Amino acid sequence: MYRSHNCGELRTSHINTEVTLSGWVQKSRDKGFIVWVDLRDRYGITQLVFDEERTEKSLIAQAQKLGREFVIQVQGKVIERASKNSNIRTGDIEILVSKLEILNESILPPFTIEDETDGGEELRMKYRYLDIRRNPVKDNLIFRAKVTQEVRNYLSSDGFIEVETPYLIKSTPEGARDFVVPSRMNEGQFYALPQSPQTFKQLLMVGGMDKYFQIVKCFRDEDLRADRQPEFTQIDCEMAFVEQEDILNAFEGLTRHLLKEVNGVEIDEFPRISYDEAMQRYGNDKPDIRFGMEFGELNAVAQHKEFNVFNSAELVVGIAVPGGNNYTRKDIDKLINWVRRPQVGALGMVYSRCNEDGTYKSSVDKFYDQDDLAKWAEITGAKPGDLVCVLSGDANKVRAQLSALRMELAERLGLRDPKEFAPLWVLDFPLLELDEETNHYHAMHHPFTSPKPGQMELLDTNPGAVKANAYDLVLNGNEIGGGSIRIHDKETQAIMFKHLGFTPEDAKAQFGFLMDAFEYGAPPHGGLAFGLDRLVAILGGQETIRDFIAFPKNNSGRDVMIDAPAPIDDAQLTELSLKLNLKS
RNA sequence: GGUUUGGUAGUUCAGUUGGUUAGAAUACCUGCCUGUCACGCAGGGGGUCGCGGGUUCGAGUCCCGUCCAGACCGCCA
Repeated sequence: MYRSHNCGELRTSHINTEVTLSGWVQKSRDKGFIVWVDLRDRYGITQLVFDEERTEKSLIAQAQKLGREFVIQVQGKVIERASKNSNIRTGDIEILVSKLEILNESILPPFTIEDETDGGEELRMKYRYLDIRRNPVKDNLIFRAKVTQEVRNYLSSDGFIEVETPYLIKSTPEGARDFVVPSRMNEGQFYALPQSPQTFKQLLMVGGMDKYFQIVKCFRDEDLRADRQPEFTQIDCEMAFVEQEDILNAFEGLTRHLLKEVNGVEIDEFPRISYDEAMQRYGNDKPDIRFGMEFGELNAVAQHKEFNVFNSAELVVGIAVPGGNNYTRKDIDKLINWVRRPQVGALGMVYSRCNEDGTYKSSVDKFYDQDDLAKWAEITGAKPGDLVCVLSGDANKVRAQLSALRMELAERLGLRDPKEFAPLWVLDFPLLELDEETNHYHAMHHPFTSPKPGQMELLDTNPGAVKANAYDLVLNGNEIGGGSIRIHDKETQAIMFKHLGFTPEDAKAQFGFLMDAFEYGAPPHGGLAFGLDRLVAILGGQETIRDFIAFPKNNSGRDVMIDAPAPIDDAQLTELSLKLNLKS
């Protein structure tokens, strides 16, 4: 028997019990006459004590040789501490050790296994198995397990069936780049790893499963970010015989359940706004509504004066920065430089200070009088003491720029409290999106999304204006879920493919199996998918998803621990009938 | 593909205008220490300044290239 108890559970009620504990040496403190060793496992830390009055000399000598991260097993008696430590749960007791066995030694770890580690990101990833011993990472993984458990509890009790779908599927040109897997048995042919189980879950609906879910890995071969991984986990769901309202209710229920069970937060009905309204009020289809700073469109009051920058702009739009009037000229110049960075891309920024005495001082006083500036303040909701920041230009671009500024300022002002949760639904997304490079429309969500009733005709005349039965669940400025009511008849699906630039032959080759299935009584259906990694990170109140993933990839899609990806040898290439054609 | 920040002791970092023998903290090792728990005290070891080239009497510092890492934009149906 390696242990009778774990390192987190002994209390004063166990005093005088003989126990066996196993774990890692966190740290030892050698005072000469007495040696303390902190023994750690997943459950906590228990202090071991060896002292010259009560412990054999040879045992003390043994204890003095223990190094960090040695794995040891001890037997001993639980005793009350002479001086207690209220900072840890086991702080009232310690173990007077009578037998010590080293199960495995450890070389010195490259960083300290402590909550506040001295290790940088790269080192932690290379030695991730050591990093996982640290409380912050360990607790995140436990937190993630709790969330997935609650997802399963909720959906299962609501009648959803968990079904696994294949990972080796077919590559399709729509959407993200696929990771591909060569097939040895089918020379020159490739599987693709799924970007999502989309078509399979629709086929499960045709198969009559009615309510399906799966917690499933998805794969996308695109460039990464702090919150984006090449393989990631989705909570994938689909329901038959439902309208949009049924789906919103079902998954609002799931989200509310998670917030309550995991975070202890109760939230009433989630607000709903349309995509168009989100773009207008926040310049963003995933607005963070924990704070205000809504957009105020200033075309009517700022144009037709002498200021040509505004006159020639499609959109003039501003936000009020709470308390921004105390920014110095230098602060504002920095802000202007910030919006001019290529990542934001604004050409400049006009500002108007709202003084406490009700007067205004702007960077464009030459063109606008106090009455004009008062209107700016009124429209953006600025109060005395605030600063109005105004950008102008092409409507789509300027909205994105001002949205970036809004988020940045809110961050600096501390308005993005990770302990506060503000979910909302964004509805009525456009069906199609224009790709400016190719001048072709592609599906904004995916090609199986149904258009709003009565809008099919618009597809021919004004494709960009067609709205879809598509919706996103947004939490604290992050898209955590998205879905749609799907097309379930062959004719509509064929029309969609046509508008996406598929020839009938292409459509048949790529998605013939789905079109075929639709001929055998496909029920109306729809669903959605949550990004689990991001959802868990947000519920856990943290920015980065990486520490909620046991073994994440870095910025370049590499696993620096196992050093993947890596070349394969010639024999493998030959077996797969592959020849490399390297660019460099 | 682009913008940007960084790479100096095991680790996290400092290093001024180019100028003596490259520092601090922490970790590690040795000794001391009668209740520690961020223990304390004394001492010690530890450096290819990412790599390659250039400028210079002299480069951690300036220039060019390159590799690696972080953040962001494009991209991510």
